[in-house]
Amino acid sequence: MDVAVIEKAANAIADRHRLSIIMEVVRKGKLICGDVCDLTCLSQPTVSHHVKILVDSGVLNSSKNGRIVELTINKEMMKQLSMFFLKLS
Amino acid sequence: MDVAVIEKAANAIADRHRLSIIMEVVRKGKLICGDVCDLTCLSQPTVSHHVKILVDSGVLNSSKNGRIVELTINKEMMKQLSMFFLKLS
DNA sequence: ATTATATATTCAAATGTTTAAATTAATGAA
DNA sequence: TTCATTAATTTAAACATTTGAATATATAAT
Repeated sequence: MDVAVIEKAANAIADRHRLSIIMEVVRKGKLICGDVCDLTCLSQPTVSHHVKILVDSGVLNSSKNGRIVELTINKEMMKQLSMFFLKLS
Repeated sequence: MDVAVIEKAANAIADRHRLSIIMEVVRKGKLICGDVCDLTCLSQPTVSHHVKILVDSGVLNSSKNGRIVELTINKEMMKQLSMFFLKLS
């Protein structure tokens, strides 16, 4: 496990809005970008920026269905994070 | 588990220098602030700043022995983080 | 083709973080 | 008490992030 991966994931998680996106994705199973605007009360460009950070870091997966981008949790990344912190405990 | 705690811990971890402090603390069992200057090649005030973030977030424990501040990992926090990400996976 | 919808990009302002020089505070040793 | 050592604080500069208005791109529907 590369610490650079952990650093990037931690950075993605270390934001109030991004963390609520993550929690809602997990709660609902999936989420589309449009719903994130309502969820966070942020503008569409700002949401797009935060979603990019979450996807680029590997925390969320995205798949495009026509115009719609669907977000899901990257379970493998969550497992890696869980294991990383378990080893530190 | 409060997400604000996770957010603050993630923020503390989301930095190259702070992450190497964490890894070294775990590797050695404990570390004093002075050693962190050598480890990170950062100035003493900068190290003090980073250590403060790590301790305030609950990622590291600190205890003062005379002039010397000893840093150890907060195992309870590591367990909480591990559990949090396990639940998201 | 035209229009509507969903997301991405560019840009600039506001805000926040990182950094070290200078200084201060606290403790220990001579 | 005086001097040396370890860490914390203050301050300002450099740098990075967050934000939304404006715009562009991509796809769907009519």
